Amino acid sequence: MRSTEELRQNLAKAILHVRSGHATSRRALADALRLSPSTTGDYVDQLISSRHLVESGLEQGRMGRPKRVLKTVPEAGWFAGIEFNADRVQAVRVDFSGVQTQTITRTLPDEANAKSVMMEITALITELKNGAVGPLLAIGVGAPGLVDPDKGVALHYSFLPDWVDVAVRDELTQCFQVPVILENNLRVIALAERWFGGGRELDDYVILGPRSGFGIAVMKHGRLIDGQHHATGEIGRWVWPLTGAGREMHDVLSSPAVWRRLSGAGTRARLPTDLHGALQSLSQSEGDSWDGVVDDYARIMGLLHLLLDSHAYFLHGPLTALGVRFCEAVTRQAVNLMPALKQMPPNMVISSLGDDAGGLGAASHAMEAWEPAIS
Amino acid sequence: MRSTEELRQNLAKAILHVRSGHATSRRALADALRLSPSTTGDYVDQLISSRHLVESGLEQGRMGRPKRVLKTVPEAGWFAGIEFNADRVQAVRVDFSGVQTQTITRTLPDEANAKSVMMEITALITELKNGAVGPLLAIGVGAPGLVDPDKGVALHYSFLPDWVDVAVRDELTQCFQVPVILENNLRVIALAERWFGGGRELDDYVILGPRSGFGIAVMKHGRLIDGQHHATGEIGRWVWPLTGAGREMHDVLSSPAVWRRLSGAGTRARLPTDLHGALQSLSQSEGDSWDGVVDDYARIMGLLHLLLDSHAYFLHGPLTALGVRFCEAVTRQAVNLMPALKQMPPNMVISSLGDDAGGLGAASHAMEAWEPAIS
DNA sequence: TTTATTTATTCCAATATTGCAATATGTGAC
DNA sequence: GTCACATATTGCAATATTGGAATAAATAAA
Repeated sequence: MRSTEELRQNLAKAILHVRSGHATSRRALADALRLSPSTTGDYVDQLISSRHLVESGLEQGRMGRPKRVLKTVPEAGWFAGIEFNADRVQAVRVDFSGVQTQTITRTLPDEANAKSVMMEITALITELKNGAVGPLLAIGVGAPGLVDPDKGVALHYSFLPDWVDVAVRDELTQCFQVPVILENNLRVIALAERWFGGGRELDDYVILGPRSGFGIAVMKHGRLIDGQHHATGEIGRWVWPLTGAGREMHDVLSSPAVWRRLSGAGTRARLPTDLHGALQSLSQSEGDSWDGVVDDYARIMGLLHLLLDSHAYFLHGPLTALGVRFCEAVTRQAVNLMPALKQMPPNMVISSLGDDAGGLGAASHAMEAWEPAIS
Repeated sequence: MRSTEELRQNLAKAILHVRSGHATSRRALADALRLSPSTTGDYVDQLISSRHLVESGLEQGRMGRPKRVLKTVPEAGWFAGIEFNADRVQAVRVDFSGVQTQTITRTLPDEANAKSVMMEITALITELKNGAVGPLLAIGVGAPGLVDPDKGVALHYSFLPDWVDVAVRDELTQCFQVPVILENNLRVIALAERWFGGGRELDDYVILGPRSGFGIAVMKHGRLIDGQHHATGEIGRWVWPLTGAGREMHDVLSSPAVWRRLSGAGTRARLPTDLHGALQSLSQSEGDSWDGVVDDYARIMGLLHLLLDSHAYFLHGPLTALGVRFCEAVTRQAVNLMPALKQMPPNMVISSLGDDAGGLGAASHAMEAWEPAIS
């Protein structure tokens, strides 16, 4: 017998390919899994008899015998995706065929701490069970700050006082008896982009996350780039501008900072509750502050693109309110500043995922991590 | 039958593990290849009977039956590694057990062009055959400038006039009838670091290559980061400093530029032929120009480390002459400039590979690409 | 209509791989 | 020395996977 571990992995991969629509016939699956058609046919039969897949009719190609199209069974179960920050917790339910079937967002009180956040998370997962079809299969969590995915521990997050070394995975596994997978929230958004956004066919792109802070996530060869201290993409801690003893980029280019610069509000001004909306009304801005923000972002795009040479750079968070106009201005200015980019202008786009990106990403992560039981 | 392609890959991996010394018994190989001990034993027996491996005695662990230690047979063949730039061509021979057995370096005339470089390369490979034991197995080439590894075509290199779309792989395959593998020269150096340098056990590090230009190569998860235009790591084309309309980093931080800054020579001054030696005599410099260079490099290290969070940053090229003192100064200043680095100071080290890095890297690439014939 | 061609799937004998038990060869305790 | 234990390797029946031929089901051409 081939190792059962590998068998499970192959079955899981087959399901992922069918769910994504990338390979929906036995033959296409064989190519995608790099296995023989015979074996793949066998696998598919297993997955059909275990009610994970069904045949949903025929699809005629240009010629030859038509494919017997495979689909994932929505009723086979569902995945929970949790994402949170200091302000709110978001929970989404995604059914087995990869369709988002529910979303709950709950605002956190000002005095939230690690314990209350964890309680809110378990409460939301329990709520998701209402109206769900089939069993809960896996839970994905996107946590802010530093995260150790291997150990399933959230290490640190500045905006929640006692959020230090929280054993998220173990707590939730204990509670729900299903696999739990933990990652940094920006990094799960990268997965969301692949499953639900414009990154579907891509395996090489970057997520730009100017939110309370400023981080990025880098997808290369279909895999998230990782680092020694689980701190890749922490570019918010670059000093900016890169001369003298500047401030950290966080303080100049995060969403709140950009809103202050564009609106002319002082450092002590209270932030609008709806930052996205507030920025939208500023998206037609002109003048020095607009040009200044564009210039800063252009430099960052130039640095990133000459280093990473990625296919796409997805803008996430409140700044998406600035629209395509902003992306175009940034790209134009980047090429201006760094002539080498003329041959390869960066492809900066507004993410289409909106506010659910985090929860969807966490659910995506759960979908990618889950494996079927062996019969 | 399992696909013969996969069999070959496994045999090749087994040889790589034995050669690197990372797994030198049947059992350790089984773990490394994620195959059962039975299968692995079978593979090893095949490789022994095909004279690629031998048993070289026993090694007692803390307890239990001792390992039957495996070694690669040096006489089983050899690999050619070629690296070049506008000034010189370097060729090294590495025997089957991974030992460097010959090195030839030849200076190119000023009027060198694509054709003469290719002729020099074939001449050097032919020369390497003198005194070689066993057959030539594969050729690795590290070419400067833009390279398309998949097609085996060198796309562009500024310092050789007609070096455009040169079909290096096809030409050499035709000539020598062995597999030829082409890559950017800085990127093969990354492989050299793994095989011959300090990166042996690492799969996450960065090569800093301030030479005629300034590029870097990024190893993540044991694999070289790639990009859309084969232009990852082209940070020499960043504008520098990052304010106003600066020059490109090439012009400020390449080896010649640093020599000019430290020595006080003007832009029109003729470069010393031995840049490494010339820099060595400047390695005790102090004062503004030294601090300025250190400051610039510190900013780059800060940017890179907060983005990539790599285990190590290997300095290559003539600037290695500045010694550990330079690395320490840069690291110190980087932490100064970007306080976030205090928790995770970058590990910047001088590569121990010296001038042969390119050739060794190309040979490493050949070693990694070669697969044994199936019996 | 018939035949050739293309593509998808399935059947089956051949074989590669595994799991497990057996064997080999050492250390450490008593 | 003998026994318990630890680790490495091998033998073999059980089985997972493959390659290739056969079958299925469509289009295109004659």
